[in-house]
Amino acid sequence: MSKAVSYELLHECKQTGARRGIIHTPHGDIQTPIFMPVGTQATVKSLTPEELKEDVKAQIILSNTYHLYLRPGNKLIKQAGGLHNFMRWTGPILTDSGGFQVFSLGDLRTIQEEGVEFKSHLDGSRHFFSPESVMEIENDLGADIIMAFDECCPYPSTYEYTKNSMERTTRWALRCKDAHKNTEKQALFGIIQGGFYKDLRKKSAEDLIKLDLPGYAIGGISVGEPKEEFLDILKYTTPLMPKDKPRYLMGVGTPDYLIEAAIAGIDMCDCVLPTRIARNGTAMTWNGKVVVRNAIYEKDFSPLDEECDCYTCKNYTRAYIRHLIKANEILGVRLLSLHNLRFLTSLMERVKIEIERDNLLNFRNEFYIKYGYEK
RNA sequence: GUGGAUGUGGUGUAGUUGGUUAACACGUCAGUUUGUGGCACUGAAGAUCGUGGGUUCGAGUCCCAUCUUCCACC
Repeated sequence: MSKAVSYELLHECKQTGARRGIIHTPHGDIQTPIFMPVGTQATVKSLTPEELKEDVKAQIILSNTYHLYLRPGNKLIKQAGGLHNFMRWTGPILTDSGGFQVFSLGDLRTIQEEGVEFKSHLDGSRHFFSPESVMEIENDLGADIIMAFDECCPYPSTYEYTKNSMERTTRWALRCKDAHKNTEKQALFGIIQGGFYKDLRKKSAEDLIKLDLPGYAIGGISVGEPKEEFLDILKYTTPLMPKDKPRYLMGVGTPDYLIEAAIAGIDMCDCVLPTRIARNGTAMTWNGKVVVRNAIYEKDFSPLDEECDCYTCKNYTRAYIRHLIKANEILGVRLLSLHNLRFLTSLMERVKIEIERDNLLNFRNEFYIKYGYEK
C-alpha cells in the first residue's frame, strides 16, 4: 500500500454507477471525477499557476517526462527543488511517462525488451528510455502521481502486435515498480493496454492488478478509432479496474467522452485538446463548439458562452477574441485557453453534482442535445 | 514637353528564346486538432495578365496607340 496516494469513494450514481470520490495526494485532495489540464513543458501553455488555480479552478495538472527530460533536463528540475517548486504550482501534479511521446514524436525508434531508443524531436540526438531510466527521471521531477513506462499501440494494430506489446508493457510495469524509489511521496500508476481486443485488455488488467499499484490507467484508446469502439473498450475495461483505487483514462478531452468516461466509472482524464484548439481559435461552450475565428463572429459582441463563469466570458466579446486570434495576439490564446479549461472543469463539477443526485444519465442526454451531439 | 521605367487575383511579387487548365507568399474563407505540436496542418475562393488594336496556328511574354504611376531632363 502506497502512502503517497489513496482513493476515497464518496458516492456511486444509482443511474449509471459513476463514481464521486476524493484522491488524497501529498499536495492536496482532488475531488473526482476530474479533468486535468496538460502542462507539457512545466507550464499549461500561456497560463500562470494563479490563473489555473483561481480562474480555471484546476485541482491537478499533468506534465511530461519526455519533454522535461530533453529540456531543461530532470537533473536541473531536481536541483530546483522538484517540479512543483520549479514551476510554482503548489497543487498535485501527474507526470506522463514519455511512452506515448516516444511513439508519436520520435523519428527513429527501436523497441526492444530493454527499452526504447529514440531520436529527440528537438535536435535529432539519440536517447534511450527504459523503465528504470524513466523512473529515475520521474523521481527527479517529483510529481505526486507518476505513470509507468508503457507502449501505446497505434490504431489499428494486429492482434499479435498488440499482444506482444501489451505483455511487454506489463513486464515494464514490474520493472518500474522495482525501480521506483520514492513510494512515500510519489504514487506509481500502471497503464492497462491491449488495444481493441477484449481478451488482451482483461489479461493486461489482471496482470497489472497483481502488482498492487496505487492507481491504474487505461491507455491506448482515443487514438483515432470510431466512438463506438472507444465506448466498447472503455465500458469493458473500466469494471476490471480496482474499486478502491483511482482510475485514469488517458488522453480524453471532448465533453462527450469525459461524460462517458465518468459514466463508465473513470475518475481522472487529461487532454491537450482544450488548450490546443484554443491556440487555433476554437472554444467549447455549453451550446457546442464555437470556432470564434470564423467570420460570422466578426460583429458578435456577446461572450463566448453566456452560461460560463470564467474571466474571459465575464469580460470579453466574441468579436474581440476573434480580432485577437486573427491578429495573432497572445491574449487571444490566453483568453481562449482559460475559457476552454474552465469549461471542462465546470463540466466536471456539474458531473460531480449529477452523480450525487443520481441523475448523471439524464444530464448526459440533455447535454448531448444542447451541445449538438448525437446520442 | 522630352527620355526612361512601370502596370499580372486584396497586397507584394514569379512568369525561360511567345505554346495546353498564369505560379508563389501574405491576406481572405472553411475544415481539422483527443496521454506531442504557439502562432500548426489540410483544403477552397480569388487575376484572362492597365485599356484598345495588331502580328502569329498560338501572346502575360513581340509591335502600335492610349492611359496610370514613378524617375530624370528641359
